[in-house]
Amino acid sequence: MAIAAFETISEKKIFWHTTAIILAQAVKRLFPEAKLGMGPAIDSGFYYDFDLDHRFTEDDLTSIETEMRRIVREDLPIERRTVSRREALGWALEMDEPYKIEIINTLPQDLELTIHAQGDFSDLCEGPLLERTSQVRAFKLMSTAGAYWRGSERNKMLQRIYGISFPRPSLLDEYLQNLVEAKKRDHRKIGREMDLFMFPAEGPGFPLYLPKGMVIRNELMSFWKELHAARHYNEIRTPIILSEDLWHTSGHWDHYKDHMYFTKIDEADYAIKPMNCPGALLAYRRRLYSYRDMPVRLSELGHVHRHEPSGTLHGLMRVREFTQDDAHVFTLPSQVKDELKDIIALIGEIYAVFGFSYKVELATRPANSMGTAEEWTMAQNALKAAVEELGIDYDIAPGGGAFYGPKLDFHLRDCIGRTWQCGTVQLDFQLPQRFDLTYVGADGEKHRPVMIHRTVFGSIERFMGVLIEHFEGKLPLWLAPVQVKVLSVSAKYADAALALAGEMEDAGLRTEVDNRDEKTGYKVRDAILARDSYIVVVGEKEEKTGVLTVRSAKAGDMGEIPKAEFIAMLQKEVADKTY
RNA sequence: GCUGGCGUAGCUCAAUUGGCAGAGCGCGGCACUUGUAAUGCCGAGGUUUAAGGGUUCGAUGCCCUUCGUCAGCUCCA
Repeated sequence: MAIAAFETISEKKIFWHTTAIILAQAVKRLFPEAKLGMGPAIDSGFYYDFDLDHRFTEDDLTSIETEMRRIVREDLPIERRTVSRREALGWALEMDEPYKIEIINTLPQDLELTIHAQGDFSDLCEGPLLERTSQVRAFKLMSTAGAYWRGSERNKMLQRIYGISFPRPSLLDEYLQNLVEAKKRDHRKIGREMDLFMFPAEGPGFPLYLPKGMVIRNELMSFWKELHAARHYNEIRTPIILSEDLWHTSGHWDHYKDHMYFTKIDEADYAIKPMNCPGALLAYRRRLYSYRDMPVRLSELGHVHRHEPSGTLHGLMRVREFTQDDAHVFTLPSQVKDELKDIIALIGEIYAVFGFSYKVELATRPANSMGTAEEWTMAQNALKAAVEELGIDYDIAPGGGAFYGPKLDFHLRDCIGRTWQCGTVQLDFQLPQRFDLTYVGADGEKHRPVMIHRTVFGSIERFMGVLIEHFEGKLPLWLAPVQVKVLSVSAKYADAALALAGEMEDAGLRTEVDNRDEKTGYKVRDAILARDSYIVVVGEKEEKTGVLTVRSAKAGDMGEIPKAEFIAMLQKEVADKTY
């Protein structure tokens, strides 16, 4: 969520960090035995981690807030003191703060440290902070959650308290109001209201698409197929179940088996594919390609299953079964950069169709990976060069790569500011080796191709989730399950409504009729809640004049529009993919 | 998977400290014949509260286990 209350990012960080320290002070006053973890400012707000046997309750949050209010009223000056490492250690020992000692011990030897003190409390933190506690005028503790010390599941889980703060109470109110609004856009709720999909208790993480959800899904897929065919991708479809041996060859067994499902056929071991690449490799390897054939672009709307940990499932955004809009491109080493640039441009172009802004991240070599350092450096440099030549900004995610190669991830933002990795471009020198892929070069010798894995939507599921939240269910017309809802004013006009709907359907528009024995206002309300794109009412007036009375989901009442004009307008809106 | 919260009708929610399980929406029927965000009346719907076990004269409520779900962590398209 955009937070406009602060002039600059650093101002915001200073403010929130200061509030986190006040939170720590309040907790220490109420629970002196609590040990302090870390308490940074984050994208929206701040948190502080505590190690404490007592579990924080809702009531505790309220009393902590009260104590924080007291600290703010006390108007304590916040004093900054630069100390040596030895002094800092002395401070931490005296305070009996084991986590602070650990932090100090991991910092460089010669680094100067800072301790901030306010009244009865002091904390080791770099700062900068505000000058007085009274500057934090409005704050709220939002929630508690467990969080591993230093983010590692091998470490102890601490209790984290999240909060938000502002210089003025009105800004806090506005923020809380925005949160309520954001919640209304939750795709899980809208999906139910629009009758798009469901998550049966019988299959956690396995979405069940309903007829209207299928419309969106199918539209996305045909759009994608059309675009890729035009760019000389050739579609394939690889089996869902393949021999376990294949996954040993590919390296997935060693690096990914905890996330895979397995099965047996007769006495032999098989795996349900979590990725499409091995299938694509089999397709490539079926024949000998010439350098003249390259690049070979094999695309696949690949249905994969992954055993994701139960706690990570989240509507359509994180599921255990999904369809990746995948493609594997086999190129000559000399073609890699241009192919990467084409792919990156294609991703940007497709996102633009929906009006999405996105952020790019270069994910580098992870700890548990295949291949040599040289190969990784080469691959990372190729990705870097491609984005840079296109003039696209990117961040670096150290160690975030796939086990077989580095990648560029494209993140889309959801309604409450969470970002979701959708598109990805991954460079892979490993699988071609493992599968001994070759092409015949101009010299008549066999050479090793380079493999690029890439998706644009990421998965149809996640992309749909982001779309639904972004548009609050009022999808661009070309994607909308119900493009025209025809309402009859009374039973007398039921036939006229059916006839009109027939005309709309003949014009290629997805149309529904509501001839229920209800008041017009009721049916209009129903259509609005269903987010039907256009509502057309049929009654005496329309029957006489042939003019339609139209209401749009996005623009509201549109008044009267001649029928032919209306149809042409919608056809254009669909064709243009207007958003 | 981990930590914590939650689980009552298809949906959204009620049910004083443990004491006979309710409402609105939706659904079915009837009447009304409807003009841009909810017409009225009647009715069905819970095998008794996610499932299983325990404490108790008595459990939706307390305890345990499992499952699901939500938030966060870790992970990830």
